[in-house]
Amino acid sequence: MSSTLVENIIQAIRDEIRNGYLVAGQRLVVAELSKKYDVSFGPVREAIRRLAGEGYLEFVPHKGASVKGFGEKEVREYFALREALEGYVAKLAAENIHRSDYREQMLAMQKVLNEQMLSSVIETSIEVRQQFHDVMYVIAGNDLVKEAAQRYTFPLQRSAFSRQAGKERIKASLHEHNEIIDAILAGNGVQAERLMRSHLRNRAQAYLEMMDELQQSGDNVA
Amino acid sequence: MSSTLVENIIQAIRDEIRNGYLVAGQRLVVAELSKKYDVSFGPVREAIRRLAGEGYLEFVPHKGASVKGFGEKEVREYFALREALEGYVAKLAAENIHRSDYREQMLAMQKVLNEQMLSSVIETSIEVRQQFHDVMYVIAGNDLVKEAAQRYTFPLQRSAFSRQAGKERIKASLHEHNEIIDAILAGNGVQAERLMRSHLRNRAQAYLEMMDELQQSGDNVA
DNA sequence: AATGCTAGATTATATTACAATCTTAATCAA
DNA sequence: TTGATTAAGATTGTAATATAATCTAGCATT
Repeated sequence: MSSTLVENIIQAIRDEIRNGYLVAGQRLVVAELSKKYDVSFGPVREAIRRLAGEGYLEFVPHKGASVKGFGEKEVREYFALREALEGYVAKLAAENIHRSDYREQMLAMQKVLNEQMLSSVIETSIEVRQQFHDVMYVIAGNDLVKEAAQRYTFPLQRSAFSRQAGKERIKASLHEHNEIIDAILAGNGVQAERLMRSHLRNRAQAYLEMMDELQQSGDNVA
Repeated sequence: MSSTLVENIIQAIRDEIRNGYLVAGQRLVVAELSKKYDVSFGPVREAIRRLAGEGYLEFVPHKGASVKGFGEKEVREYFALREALEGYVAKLAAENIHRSDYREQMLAMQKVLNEQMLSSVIETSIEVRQQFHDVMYVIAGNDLVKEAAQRYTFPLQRSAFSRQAGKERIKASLHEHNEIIDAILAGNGVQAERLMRSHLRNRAQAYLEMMDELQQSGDNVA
């Protein structure tokens, strides 16, 4: 519990979006949210403005707010942006790997990745990948880049797609992760960046293929 | 004029921040803004929430909003992030330079840059640099990267510092711009990215030096 | 002198009631 | 079928009011 209603509502809506309970394109009606959270309009309107500012919601004057949706174009752009950000993070991580106990952290992370990523529980697989990225952010040592990377990563992790990856795709992804980690451990920033970018291009390809498959099977995901 | 009061107030405050009329650390009191813009509390609070979400304002529950300030650590991180983003944009631009009439646009931009950037009117110099980046974003053809780059660029353009650059620094900057443009025109993405990163590292250095100078001359910029 | 405390002023937070405006979709007429 | 009208739903904005958190100044204690 935060100290104000607005903060609570911001957190609640943000969580619902990140966890996929609010689908892309879904409209957020002030009156409904007001009833749902049992508060007056003011706090709800403020929360919506905040989340629109953060980029979670689309806001059109006189029409209202809706969860930002994205089609093929947006997915391509999200992955391209992640190439820029996470590629750079990998580079920074490689350059910092000799400091502190970063090498030990990364080795431990690699161990966990190889043990858990092929888990049959999809949530575990997603979770462990997230942990890997978090470790990288820490080693890179740039809070702002971390914030930016997270801001532009969420919409892809969520959504049905992330849970659809087949065994072979995850296996390929794991192999790519190991390559990246090796480059970071070797302190080879240029290679780490190249591999991370390549990895994300491959994942983008896989993601788009999954979109197509689901699209054709009649699912409507705005 | 936008279509709603809130949009107007958002724009007004954002402009005041970008133009340096609101200093870092300055508090934004709802009642005062309400009187200043002659509106009730609601729209003001919404505008503040929005700008906090965009990162222009710092917001602490029960205490209120203030213009986000940043010290050396933040400046380093902002420039590092821009290295990642704008370096990537430069790479994309180089890869796309042969499409459409991008080559002509870039050449025109280069002409304007060389004619105007050394203008004695500082605003012109800043403006023309902004235009260059905008052209790059267009050629790169990724709206999301553009959005991200702009989101994390504003706090540096604004502020007194940008207006303090000496003639030699601007001259150096111009030279770097020309190098980058040449690489883009040559379709050499790898080099364009390297040069852009190098450019931003140099600008970061200059910016930090300016901060020191102003700091010692007694100015307090939170 | 430094610290701690209290009272009052300021500011933020939130509700309620009301009115105006805009959008959208349904309805009705040409 | 098209186009105008209308009605409902939603957003936008004001104003008055009340409560809660925070800050500040002044006073007292150590």
